[in-house]
Amino acid sequence: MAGHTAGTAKATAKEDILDAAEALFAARGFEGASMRAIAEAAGVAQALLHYHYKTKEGLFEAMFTRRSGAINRIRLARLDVMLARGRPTVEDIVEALLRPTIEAGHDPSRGGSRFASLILATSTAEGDWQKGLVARSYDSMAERFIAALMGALPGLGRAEATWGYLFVVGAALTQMAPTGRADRLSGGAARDEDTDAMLSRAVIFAAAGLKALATAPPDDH
Amino acid sequence: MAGHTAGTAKATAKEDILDAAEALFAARGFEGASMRAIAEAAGVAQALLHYHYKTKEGLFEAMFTRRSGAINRIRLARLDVMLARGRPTVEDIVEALLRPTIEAGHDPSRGGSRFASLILATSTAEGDWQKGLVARSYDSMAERFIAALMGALPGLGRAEATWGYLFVVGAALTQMAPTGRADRLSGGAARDEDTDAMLSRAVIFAAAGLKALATAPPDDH
DNA sequence: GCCTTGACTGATCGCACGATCAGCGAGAGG
DNA sequence: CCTCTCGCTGATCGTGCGATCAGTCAAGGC
Repeated sequence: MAGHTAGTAKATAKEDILDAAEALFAARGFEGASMRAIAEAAGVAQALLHYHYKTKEGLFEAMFTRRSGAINRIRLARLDVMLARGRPTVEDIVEALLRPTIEAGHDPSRGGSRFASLILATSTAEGDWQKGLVARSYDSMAERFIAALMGALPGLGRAEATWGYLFVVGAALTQMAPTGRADRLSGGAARDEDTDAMLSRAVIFAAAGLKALATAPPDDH
Repeated sequence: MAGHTAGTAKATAKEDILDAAEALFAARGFEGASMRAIAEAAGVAQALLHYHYKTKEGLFEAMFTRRSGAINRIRLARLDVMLARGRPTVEDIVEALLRPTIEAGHDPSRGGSRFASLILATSTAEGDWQKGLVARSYDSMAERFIAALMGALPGLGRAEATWGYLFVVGAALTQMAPTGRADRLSGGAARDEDTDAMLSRAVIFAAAGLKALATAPPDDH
């Protein structure tokens, strides 16, 4: 194991690169963030990025899965605990889905709110490798939450549960992404808040929407 | 007026460029779409893009405001009609907000669903000119709809109305953006549908969420 | 018939990009 | 003391980028 200092959780250059990549990819997009700029932000030579991650796509993928993996593990652990205890409510399920993301969004050491922008940009990119990355990172987790929603709301069919899940995620990402629009549109009444305020508002909105989808499904034409 | 053929609404090269730019900016992002690729897709020389729109940013802005302006005019016209007739319901307001976008999303001649990806990408871009473009294009319309929501839901404060508006827009954009995730996650149960099915589902979800925000606001700490 | 106007083009500029490679230097193993 | 490993670097490659510019060509006014 590489020596260079002591043992526990020292920030290595490899992690510094991922941090810098996260900030720049989120701010400027995949093509807009250059390997040169990431290297400079991380304080290393550009060639080191290629040494550790081979290509720009490799760096992006490593940066992406680091966060998504950590958050999804927490999400699924929370869901499993609730399912083991009994039948969770919609509110419980939505909170298990959103709390880990929103908490991470308020913790600069875990990427802050930048990651929300990144997911939005990545999942809407053209059909190439970025969509595959989103699918690989999120689909299995999403399927479990969709199933849990159907279990909590008997009237909710598969299609409505899927759309509902995507609605909830979209609304939450919109809330988290640091666009500054809420502050501006509300004349300062909707400033950045603590985790609990954002979470409870998102849960209230999402749970009510999901219940409505379950009791009054749209005309299935 | 430039001659070259007859009078009414002939598709000129200038419009062809905007169409090609829209498709490529949505698919690959601002930096990912090159002027060369846009020119080739439009079937014109690259220099013509600079002749008509000066810079790449100029082209992007022209392409963006063409769609957003058209859609927002329809939105506000619908809202005005409803407000003149009496006090619209939340469902009415949400429908006035979402129907023009969703209808345009199903009409390839008006940009199809690509524009949804574009808004998501643009509004989450870093603090430069792209955010200003979103603000200039959407804020005044958004303020009027937020005010209308507060009028329809007496318990809804300014901050909650603003967040609620952003939730609704985020959920709708998530539904419209052609990511293919709904189809995949639902095992094919949530395929692309007609305008009315998508709209009624979004309205049901959004209206219920907004009502819940009005009656049970999050702890304001 | 000529000249102006304006949409449009091909060639080319300098620049920044992603990627590669030979080499450096400190620490571990013998 | 030698040597091998490996994280790391500076220099450099070829490519594709946005932008520019002199020129072409048809239509319209005089």
